[in-house]
Amino acid sequence: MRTIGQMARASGLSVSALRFYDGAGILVPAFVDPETGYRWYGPEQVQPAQLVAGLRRVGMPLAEIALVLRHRSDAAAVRRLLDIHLRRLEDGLADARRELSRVHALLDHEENPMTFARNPTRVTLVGADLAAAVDCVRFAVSIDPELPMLGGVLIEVEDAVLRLIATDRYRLAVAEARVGYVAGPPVTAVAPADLLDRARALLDGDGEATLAIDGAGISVEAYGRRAHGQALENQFPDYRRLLRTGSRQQVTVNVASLREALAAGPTRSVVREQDGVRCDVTVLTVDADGELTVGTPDTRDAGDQLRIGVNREFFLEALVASGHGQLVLELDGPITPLAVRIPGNTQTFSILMPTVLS
Amino acid sequence: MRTIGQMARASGLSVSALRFYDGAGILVPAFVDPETGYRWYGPEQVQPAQLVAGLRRVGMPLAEIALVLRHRSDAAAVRRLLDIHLRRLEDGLADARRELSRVHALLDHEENPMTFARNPTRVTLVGADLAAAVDCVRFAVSIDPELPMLGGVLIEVEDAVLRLIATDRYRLAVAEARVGYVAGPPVTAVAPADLLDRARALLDGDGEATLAIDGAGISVEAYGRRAHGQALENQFPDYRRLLRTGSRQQVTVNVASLREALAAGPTRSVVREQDGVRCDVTVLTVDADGELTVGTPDTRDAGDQLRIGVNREFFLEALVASGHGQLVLELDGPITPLAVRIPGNTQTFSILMPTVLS
DNA sequence: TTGCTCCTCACGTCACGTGAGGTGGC
DNA sequence: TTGCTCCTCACGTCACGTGAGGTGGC
Repeated sequence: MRTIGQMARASGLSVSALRFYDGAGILVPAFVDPETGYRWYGPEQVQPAQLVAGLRRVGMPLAEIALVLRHRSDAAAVRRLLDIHLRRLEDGLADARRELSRVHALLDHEENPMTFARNPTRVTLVGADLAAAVDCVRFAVSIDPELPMLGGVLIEVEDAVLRLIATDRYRLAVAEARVGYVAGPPVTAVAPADLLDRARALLDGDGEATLAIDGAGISVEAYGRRAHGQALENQFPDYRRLLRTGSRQQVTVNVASLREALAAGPTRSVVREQDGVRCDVTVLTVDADGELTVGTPDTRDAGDQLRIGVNREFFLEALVASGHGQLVLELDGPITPLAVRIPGNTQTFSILMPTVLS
Repeated sequence: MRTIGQMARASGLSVSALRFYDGAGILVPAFVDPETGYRWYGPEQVQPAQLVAGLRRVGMPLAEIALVLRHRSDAAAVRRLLDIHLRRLEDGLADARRELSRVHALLDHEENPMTFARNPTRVTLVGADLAAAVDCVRFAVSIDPELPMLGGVLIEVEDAVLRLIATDRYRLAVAEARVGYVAGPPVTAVAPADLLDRARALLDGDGEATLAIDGAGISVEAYGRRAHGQALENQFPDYRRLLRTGSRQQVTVNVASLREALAAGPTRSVVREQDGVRCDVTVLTVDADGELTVGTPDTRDAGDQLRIGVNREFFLEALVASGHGQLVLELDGPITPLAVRIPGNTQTFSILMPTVLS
């Protein structure tokens, strides 16, 4: 048996951390002397302690470390948890690079506003690609007059990528378009819905389109015609934080048959908590085999089932925007966002906040 | 003028964050109504607020954000602060990959201790390279009997790199050796000083050496002879956290003349706080032009000067271990570790805790 | 006996978020 | 007048670190 100090030296954890982990139930000593309160650790506790030390060093939250310890015998489960955390770190670094280049642009702008205004960022791409991206996100634009900045689509230009993002707080859609050519620094701007619609009307045709952003103004030019407008001033919410969920349950579905099932299936009428609006909710059930059922199945046995409520109209709109053929749904829990993805296209998708079922 | 809510929407910061930044002096409103306490922000405060939002999203501490805001007009200074932070994030990810592969090894070990024990990690490299790496760190091994785990050298094997680390809490030395071939998973182990010395004695010659580590045992084989011993059981301290300092003041020096100056120069006798040991301290002075002087210079004008006290013996040992020719010293402040680097070799260096001058 | 190790409990840190309870302006 | 926005102040969160004040074991 080891004292707390010996354990600290063996594991690389501090004495105060070990005491804290005892209190938190993460690493409870094998024996605590009832007289003196001295903590005594067994030799088999050294490895778990080293494990905790290593995971804390890489910033894994204690709640997840507790999961790792609990499922230590299940190598696949542990590997999944570690991979999710590593992905989180990788995404964090990618986000940071993006943010920092944005900060550089902000400072450059401040330093030299004139030069900047005369040099908008200009993106050239196939008109149909831009049209497709718009169609993938347009449905998720908010019409709530109290949230004006959500009444637009966030446009992100970086390196050789154009990304459109829309959300109304109940759902979020992201689309990436391949671009031919980018001139100018990476920028972000929020295009109001009406500008987007005017731009979209230009894009039915064959050929190239050009998107230009200079901070205050956004313009789209295609086939000789041009739509122009002012960007919305307010900051778009930080959508990336919403996308940090490693998914366990993935279900592949056929869009046409799912749409049919949704239209025919039962719904519940639920009053939305946030704003009191009444909406029709479809209950999706995934059984232990990963089989998806629309509407509550007959069997009342809810043992291994996962049941998720979604706004039917919103779900249908997400399906329509995702095209035809096959789709992948990611369902992780009754309060985890449901993701609708096109197989093989990781950059264009939408997510939907589920409705909590009473 | 904008209210706090409008400012929040314009900047992407939350209302509570804005209130907190007011209290912390990071973003103080242009005007506060003395009657109502209402905060009013001017239009010129939107950009700084967006800047703060972006930097917080990437995890920059508020203290550094305050620096960025203060030196906003100095583009080079800002760029340096942002680069330091990005490097910190990149290093964090690299560390995390290392840690996680170590965690995987730990779990594999636990799952299958037999297979593991029969498959040590084996590194093959040029004997002289291993000898050089040992010579670069040997001086920094602790002889304090109260800190047994510092009486050894941390060996890290990963991918195609062998790294040796030694520290006695007053200084730290890191050396990397090129390796020819690695078999087995990445490992770390602490080799006691006597094993290291026995191994070093084998390495004077021409040819290949092999280092084998199996968790408990460490052996070095070279030119038909072999040194073997047990690894120290306790965890080596997390040395990487000490290395996260972006340096401003870099001074290139000639080793021979610096050694001469040190030997001849004045010292002060200082009693070390930590253990009460008396030692000779040399005062290094760097003036505004980056000129290094050993001992206190005549001019009493300490305006732009940086003065750092170092243990002379320790500094000499670090210089000897770094070879001949040119060296780069990194001096950042009277309480920031002083780094001794070989130009062009970023992976082998030592750092020295300065002595606080009264 | 000295000096180290251990104990509990309270409070501090960092960057906010979350109410409670109350006021101000359209 | 209603409903939103703003205010302060206190407390919570996360994962510990840091004393204060006191005990235990070689």
